[in-house]
Amino acid sequence: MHPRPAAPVQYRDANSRSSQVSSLFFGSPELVGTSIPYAKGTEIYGENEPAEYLYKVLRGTVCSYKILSDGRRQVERFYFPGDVLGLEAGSDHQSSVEAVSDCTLLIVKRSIVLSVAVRDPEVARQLWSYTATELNSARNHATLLVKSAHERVAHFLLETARRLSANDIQLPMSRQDIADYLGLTIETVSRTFTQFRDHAAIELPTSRRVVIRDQGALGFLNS
Amino acid sequence: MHPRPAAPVQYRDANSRSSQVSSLFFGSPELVGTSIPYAKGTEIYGENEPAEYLYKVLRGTVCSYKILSDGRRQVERFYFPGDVLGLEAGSDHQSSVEAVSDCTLLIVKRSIVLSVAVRDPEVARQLWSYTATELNSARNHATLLVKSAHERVAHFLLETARRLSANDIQLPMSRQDIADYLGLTIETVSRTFTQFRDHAAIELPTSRRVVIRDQGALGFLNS
DNA sequence: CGGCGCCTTGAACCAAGTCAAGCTCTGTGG
DNA sequence: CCACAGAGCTTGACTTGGTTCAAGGCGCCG
Repeated sequence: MHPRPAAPVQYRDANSRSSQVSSLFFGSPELVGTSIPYAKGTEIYGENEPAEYLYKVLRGTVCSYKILSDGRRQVERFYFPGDVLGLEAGSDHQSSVEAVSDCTLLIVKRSIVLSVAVRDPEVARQLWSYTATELNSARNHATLLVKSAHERVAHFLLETARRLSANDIQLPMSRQDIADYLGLTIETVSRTFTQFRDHAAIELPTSRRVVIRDQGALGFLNS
Repeated sequence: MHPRPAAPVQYRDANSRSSQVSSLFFGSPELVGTSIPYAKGTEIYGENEPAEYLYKVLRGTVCSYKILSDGRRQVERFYFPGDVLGLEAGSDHQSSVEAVSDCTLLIVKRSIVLSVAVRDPEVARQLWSYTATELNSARNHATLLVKSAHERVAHFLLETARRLSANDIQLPMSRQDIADYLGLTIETVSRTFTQFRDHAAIELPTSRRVVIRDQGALGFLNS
């Protein structure tokens, strides 16, 4: 794990696997999954572990990350309900994934999806399509990391608001998670939030709740 | 194009399309390509243009990039001989691509590859596999962009040496290209090269030629 | 009420950017 | 063969945005 304060309660109750079932890939009723709850802070899988399952977020938020050689944590992506993760073309996971909040994931065996993909071109196309979505996301993320702190934080807020379809966001992640995602320190993230609030671009009713007041100002502050 | 000095000679001689032919995807002799030469500095395709072809580098170097809102250019990746590019899952290109040096590319119609993929699972798997390679590359690139200038330049040198399978590298790209790839300025790239030379980690016989002397020092200077 | 995460704020510092010369190749024309 | 011009690269001096280090505040839960 990362070099931070002690991890919170970690459990993964195998008995709580419900029999809830849902199709992960459209048009392929044979591909069903099992939904599993994870507590906030739980590691869902680790870098270099064999990629046994694909996951779909049903409830809550998870993030994928890598630990850098200097011990810092680089968050690659936050996954919200509806997002698919764990989709590696190689046999091992390239990143670690953990639950940012309490969440429920739908899992399906990777080996089954792969064998279905051999005879069903539509499933094969979706594997490709999900990977391409991740690729676009990774490239946009890289693009973010060369911009100023203001731009990074503004982009993060607008992007998160868009993905959660709300102007009034309840942030599931900590300042540290945001800082690790944006390649900044928590102090810089915090100061930038404060500046946006002081310029009336956002409201901060609590530290985890953000109301986007002036979308244009956030776009404009990107200077 | 990007806000830089005038572009050099740009041509794309349609008549020079040779009849040379080669299989792009193994095991699918129906997928053959045409090789086309591009002069240094030529744009091969632009962001948001329809993705009509897939490309494989036969000779020379190309790079993909995006132009940021502030006018800066962010280079996403350098492609060397053997690399495949232009592989978008959507119908439009997500980045621009230009010839870093004079080069020859093998092109094949995207629509043909896609239709073959529907009936040939192996071709479908390769589409996915190439995209996954790009994804890993993009994530590693993002990881680079949060490190120090020393680390970025050292990583660039080691990575380039590895990909070109040589400790004595003839750099096809300018300092500006490297700076845009690493999210630094040309001055910082230049100074860092000089520091590596002064610490005997590399030799710089000419500005475009780098000999890796002390691979460990480059890894270690990452501090 | 008290303790502990988490977040914010302040002050000092530093790595990388900016601005401004100057150098080094390379090609061209007198 | 040399002079010159221009592009690309290097170097120096100064500035600055973001980090670091160090307190202090807030809110939640026992």
